[in-house]
Amino acid sequence: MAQVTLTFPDGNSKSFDAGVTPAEVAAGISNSLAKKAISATVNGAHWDLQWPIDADASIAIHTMKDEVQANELVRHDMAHVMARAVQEIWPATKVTIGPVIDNGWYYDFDRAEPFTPEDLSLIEKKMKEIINKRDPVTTEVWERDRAIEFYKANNEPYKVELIESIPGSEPIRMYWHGHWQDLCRGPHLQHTGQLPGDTFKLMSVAGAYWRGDSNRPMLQRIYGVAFTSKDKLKAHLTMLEEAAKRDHRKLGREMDLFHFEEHAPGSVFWHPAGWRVFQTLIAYMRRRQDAAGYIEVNTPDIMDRALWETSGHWFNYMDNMFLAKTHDDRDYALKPMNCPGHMMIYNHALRSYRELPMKISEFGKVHRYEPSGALHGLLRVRSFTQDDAHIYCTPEQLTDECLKVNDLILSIYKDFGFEDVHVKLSTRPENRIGSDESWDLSEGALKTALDRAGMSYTIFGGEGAFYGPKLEYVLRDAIGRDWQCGTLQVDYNLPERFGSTYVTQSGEKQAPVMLHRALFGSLERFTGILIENWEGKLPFWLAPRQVVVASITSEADDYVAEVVAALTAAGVQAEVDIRNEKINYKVREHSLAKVPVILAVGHREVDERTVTVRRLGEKQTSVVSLEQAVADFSRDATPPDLLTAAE
RNA sequence: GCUGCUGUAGCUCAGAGGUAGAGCACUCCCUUGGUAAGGGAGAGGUCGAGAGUUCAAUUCUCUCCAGCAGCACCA
Repeated sequence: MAQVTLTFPDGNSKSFDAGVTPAEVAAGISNSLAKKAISATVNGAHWDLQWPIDADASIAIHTMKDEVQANELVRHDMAHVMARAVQEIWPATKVTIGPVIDNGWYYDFDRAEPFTPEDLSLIEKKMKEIINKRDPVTTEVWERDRAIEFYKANNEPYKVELIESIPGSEPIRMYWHGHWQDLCRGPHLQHTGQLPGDTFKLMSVAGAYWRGDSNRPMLQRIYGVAFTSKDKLKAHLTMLEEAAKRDHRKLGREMDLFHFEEHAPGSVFWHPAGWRVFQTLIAYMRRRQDAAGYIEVNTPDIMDRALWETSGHWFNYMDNMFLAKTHDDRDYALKPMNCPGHMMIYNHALRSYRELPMKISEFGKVHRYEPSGALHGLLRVRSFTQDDAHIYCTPEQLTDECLKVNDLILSIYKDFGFEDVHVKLSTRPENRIGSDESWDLSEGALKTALDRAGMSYTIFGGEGAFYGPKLEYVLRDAIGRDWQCGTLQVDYNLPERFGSTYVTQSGEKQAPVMLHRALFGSLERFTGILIENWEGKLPFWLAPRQVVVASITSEADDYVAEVVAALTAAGVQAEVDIRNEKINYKVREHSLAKVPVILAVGHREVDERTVTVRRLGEKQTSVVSLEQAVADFSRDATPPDLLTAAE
């Protein structure tokens, strides 16, 4: 019989009969390893213990101690065990797919009746029974036709479709968990008893389209999480609770920042405190853009259909537009984007190459009729304010301008504490306009800019806008969640559609290239992200209420007013609290409202002209003079861009 | 938009086929208290909207609206 040489992680190698399985290899090492083994890595591929090895290879046997492999197997086997449990309880249920995802798995089912929350505990119970049975996991490779016939006979049409979509070069692998069978690429554990019975939890049921296609049937998806130990499950559930505490919708209510109404779904009612944050952001961005040579404009919210036909929105973006028909029977639309308005301003004069690059910015409020199910607090709304700008430049200036935008974006994110930024580059889609040459140029400009900036990026082929490729800036927050904010897009198309030109040095008319860019993206969304990132405890300069001056006794009321006046004059958002309440009560209330600083004043402070400073989250207080406090908080209230300028 | 769930006081939530309750918040009174809830009293609701069943609907049924989770879509 032919021999194969297997090399172990320690560098030793050994000869085996060809077709040996990792299970046999493990058994050759020790009985306990044979029992504990869960899978192997063979030549870098995650390998089932039952799969034969036909050629020389490196091999590593895994146990539950190998976190990466253990998690994958536990979650994958859990998916199968859950599907088996569901089919044992409701035999008519059809199975589809059940992949491993972050922290767990899901499995999609086709069943007429909806699963209820009570059903989940029923399924969990059945899963534990199955795990306790310690049923062996077995696998075979089948002929394609045999597998298709098998699933047709078993009335599992989704499996038939899956097999038909598996490339001919790949084996059709069948798995059994006891008597229960599934089509699966594996690998899997040795038997269900290797699953920890108390480290998983079924989380939720939701609809999901078959194959992610909204034209196809909606299935029922059950989500579960699973870990290799009980502690890790617990830690995960705790993390979910922590994330829930950061929910900006909850914090927005508690901090009295904004609210929503039924009659304006997806549109924000900004309260004074929230609007202050919003305006602080705009003021900051306006300074940064002014410094970077942008010119700010304002364009109409409602414009005639003809303009939207020229821009292409009327036919390409209609589903997302709010329309308005007027008494004179004209069709108007609320602007979903600012670009056509900026085209009007660019085109209003004969432009010279001397004016380029021309950077037209606008804090324009755009309206988009988003699908109802997409709305989500401030993060996904139907009307929002963009820190939008369009840069008109010559083809030669393109790369430089991209680079400048990139630099500006990173510098701005840094000021907000976001240093972990990732870039997605979306390239030409199938449905596109413009020549391949222009796409080469615009994609090249973005790539060159990124390379020159030393940025790493991920390419998403075919994901670009129909008129040009785009960069998307994704930032990672304090608890590791990713948020897409800024965008930079190259566009050769709109200038052409609007007949935009500039006069070159040699006196000819030429079409400019146009960049679309937004740095915060949506001000609403960015505000929501900041709230979640800081758990409502915004940095002092962004905090809507920066200082509350609280009296301990009513005899300090006049002094409280004096302190607040001094702070206000120094540019600090300061408030009076001289209510007839104890200082404990006031401290609690303002702490819950995430006010960064509470100044307590009683007899002592009045006599000594001091304040007692208590910062949010600190038990320790300190006493400083009124002058010192005004200086300190005035500096704290200064936005980071102005601080740098002053130093 | 799709699937499922939810909608009762400003907020968080009980409740029941016979037109509603708690805690916090709010108002007033007492209390002037030194760093996360002092005490008392009071006021506050067309029970998301419309239709149907019923002697009677906030409760049951249907439709619509909004919210939540996920999918699809996306800043």
